[in-house]
Amino acid sequence: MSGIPKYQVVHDEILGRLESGQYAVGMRLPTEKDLSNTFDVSRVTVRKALELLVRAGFLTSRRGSGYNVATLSPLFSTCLVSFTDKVLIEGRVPGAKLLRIDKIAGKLPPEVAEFFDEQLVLIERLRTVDGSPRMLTQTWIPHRLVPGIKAEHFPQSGQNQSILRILRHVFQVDWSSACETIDCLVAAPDVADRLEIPVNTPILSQACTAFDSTGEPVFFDMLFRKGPISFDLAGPAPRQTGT
Amino acid sequence: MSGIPKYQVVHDEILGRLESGQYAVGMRLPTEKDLSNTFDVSRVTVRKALELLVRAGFLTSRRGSGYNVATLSPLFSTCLVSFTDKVLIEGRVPGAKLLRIDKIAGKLPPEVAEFFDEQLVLIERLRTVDGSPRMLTQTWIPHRLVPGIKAEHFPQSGQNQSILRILRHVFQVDWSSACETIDCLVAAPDVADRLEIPVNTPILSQACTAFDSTGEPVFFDMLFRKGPISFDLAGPAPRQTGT
DNA sequence: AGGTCTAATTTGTTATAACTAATGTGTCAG
DNA sequence: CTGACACATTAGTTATAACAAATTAGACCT
Repeated sequence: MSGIPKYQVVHDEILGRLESGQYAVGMRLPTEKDLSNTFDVSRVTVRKALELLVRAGFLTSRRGSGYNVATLSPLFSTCLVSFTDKVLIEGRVPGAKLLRIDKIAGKLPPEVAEFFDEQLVLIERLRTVDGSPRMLTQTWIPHRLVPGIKAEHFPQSGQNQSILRILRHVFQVDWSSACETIDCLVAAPDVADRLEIPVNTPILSQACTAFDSTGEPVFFDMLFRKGPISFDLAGPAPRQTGT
Repeated sequence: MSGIPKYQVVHDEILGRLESGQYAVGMRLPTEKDLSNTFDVSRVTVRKALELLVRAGFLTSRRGSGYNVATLSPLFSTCLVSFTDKVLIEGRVPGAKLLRIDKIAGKLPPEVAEFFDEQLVLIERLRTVDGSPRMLTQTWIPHRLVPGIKAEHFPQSGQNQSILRILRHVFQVDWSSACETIDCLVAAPDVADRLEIPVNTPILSQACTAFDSTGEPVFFDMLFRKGPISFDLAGPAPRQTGT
């Protein structure tokens, strides 16, 4: 009688198993029947939980076959999509070089100062594809949210370079909404240097501010990228016109 | 036995009533029970149809109260979001000046020629906010899909300027997936002239190719905009931590 | 061994039913 | 007329059941 619906409990439990690796990417999940036995709920309830995960992109389902783990970083939005995933999908090798990770105060860019008034940590990373620089990311986050954060938390290679996943799993930093701005500017000298492009080349920037469920800002992410942003879209409201 | 699920039929029927104005924005829908009687299906089926519409953003629902019509142009994606809607939300006045609408062949930009090899119509429009130019859009679409298209189909003002809605409602042009690329470039003379900005100013461009359910390209949309793109994001997979 | 058909498995759809919780409504007392 | 309370309405959750449709697995035959 806790007020939390059973399907939500099941959803969270399965999501936990996904993130813990118990259900790894590519694996086939237990059947609906098995899961409903395991959790001692009806098939309706299990289906509702699974449907949420399918809709969110974690799972895929095929009639007659079953559920498969699709990804741990579903593409839930344009920008916050995992750089690692996109590069891996293209069959190339993603990398992440940590440039700096410092506690800072004062002297903040105006976009950051607008949201935060406390001690922040700045994490600056250079994302690479097959070794060549592709994207410069700067993440500001209140120090109190990430106590003891250090370079070891950021792997330079491998499947788990997403800062969002690191923040979430290591520090339980979650966000429920975000505001993003994509703009176009000419590369400042320091940015151009790190991306290895000429100064004053036009590049894309993405600024993203994430908020928790109470509306408090959680982190600010600034991103400079060489080359375009590409992504796929699902269509509008599906309308089946009878075959 | 047509193979089309009942909930899909109900969904399409309700969507039709929404778009026809039978269920107007702000109105309260009939109750689930009423609808299940009307369509002679179970409440499960009606709920599934309604859930799709809620999820797509057309409707909202409140326990104990009912379903309400939220909007006819839900924000189903980042880029293809209605310019009109975004401007109206900010309390300003959107406009759309039709610059040209021509049948063309040959001499296509390479991005367009890559997808189409038939006679196309080019629709070029200048979107304005409070009268000042904000965005230049070029839409290429096969002529066979929009027979008899003419300037009268494009209102210069009002609530229904979205080319996507025009294509859909007037010509039944639907798409089920799309690929979008956002890039940064310096304004060419003709573009700069129309947007009333200096030549070689860095601006954002969006290229969008939409496909139907068979994978055939439906239209190509090119967009040059002054100023940044901003949008809000929903959070990642919701995880209720028991209160 | 390889291909084909059949049967079992598994998700998708739909109906019925009961209960919960939020909302709206109407009655009655003051 | 107003506020409080009880009742009806309505969406949300959950279980059970049956069948459809797609896939998989196994038996069988060549």
